[in-house]
Amino acid sequence: MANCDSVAARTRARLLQLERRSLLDELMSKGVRLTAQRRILVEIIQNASNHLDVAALLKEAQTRESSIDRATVYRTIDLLKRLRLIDELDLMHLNGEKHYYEVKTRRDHLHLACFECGRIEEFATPLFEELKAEISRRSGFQIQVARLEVGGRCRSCRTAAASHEDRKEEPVLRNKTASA
Amino acid sequence: MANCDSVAARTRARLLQLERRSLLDELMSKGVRLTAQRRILVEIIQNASNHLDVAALLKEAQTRESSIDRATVYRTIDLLKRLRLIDELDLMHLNGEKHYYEVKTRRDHLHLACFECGRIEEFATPLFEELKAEISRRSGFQIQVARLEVGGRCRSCRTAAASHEDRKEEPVLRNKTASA
DNA sequence: CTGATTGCAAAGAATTTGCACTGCT
DNA sequence: AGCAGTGCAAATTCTTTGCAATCAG
Repeated sequence: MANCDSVAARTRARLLQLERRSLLDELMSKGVRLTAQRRILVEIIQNASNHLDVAALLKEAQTRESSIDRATVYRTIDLLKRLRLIDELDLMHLNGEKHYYEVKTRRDHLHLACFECGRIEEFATPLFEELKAEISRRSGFQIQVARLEVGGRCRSCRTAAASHEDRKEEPVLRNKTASA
Repeated sequence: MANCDSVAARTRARLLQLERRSLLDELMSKGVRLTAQRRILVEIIQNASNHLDVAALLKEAQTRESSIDRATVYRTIDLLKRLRLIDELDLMHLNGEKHYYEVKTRRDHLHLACFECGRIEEFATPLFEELKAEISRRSGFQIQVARLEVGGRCRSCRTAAASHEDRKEEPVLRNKTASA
């Protein structure tokens, strides 16, 4: 499974031309202390095929080193965030308030979260880079992190809904308990 | 202060040409039950000059109706979110993990959060709309919510830093406790 | 009237922290 | 050796929920 994940991750990266760099190399070049725990966590994040939340990251890490603690995961994530090596996402809160993490890529990309099927699509376009450039130019803001998350209905859910189009307007009025 | 807020809010909306609509009217037109609590909360959100978090919203609401509860605030926010009348932001977690809310505008705008001074700038550009159009066109995704948040250094912090440019590379290595 | 909405209190989820101990360099 | 990093357990912060009472339509 680690292998599959790794392959999937590379495929994903290639398709999007995302040009990730090695987290470990980055850490070393910045003089960060490389503990066993950090190596493990960083390796998992680097090779993950999905966006990882803390629970998933912790669980996977514990299969390799059972003593690893939640706190270490949070602290490592915090370190990587501050070094701007990973991005933090919430994927439109499709599954609660937790956060997800992924290796930062040279060209930012964005995430499309389908409210119906829950799938996450990634999307990259030069327009995003242009937009960031315009922001900097017009507002004088120096961009360090840019996060664009989109929620809606993916193509397949849309066509699926169109086929039996007896659907009325979405019934969003009920309380959360009812909508769950 | 309610007056000032209202004026500020209108000014902000005008500057960005954001064309907000009345939340109350929207709710009525959708047949939503209008309780006293909802009127109050909706009015506060509508006229707020800043982005409100739940605590601020609750506190303000309680000045008008002291019995209003946290739970009602969360439930009302949830309702407004599902009706897509408000947007949820986290403003790059500059102040913890809480969320902020604002009335949804016809043309989406984005938020620039300065990591140094903590100020939030709003920014609107046709490029954002173009970007969304391109996403829909190329991926077939039907966009219902789009949230772009940017973190970095605002113009004034940048020029302030430039003036006494003895600064080294940002010292991001230390632990959270140290960075706070 | 009657079901949707509320307040209350308690639970739950996500994240952070203090402290003694461990392990890089 | 010395201090950054870790594990543990408790604390904090933010959000949700079950239930009896209340209110809008």
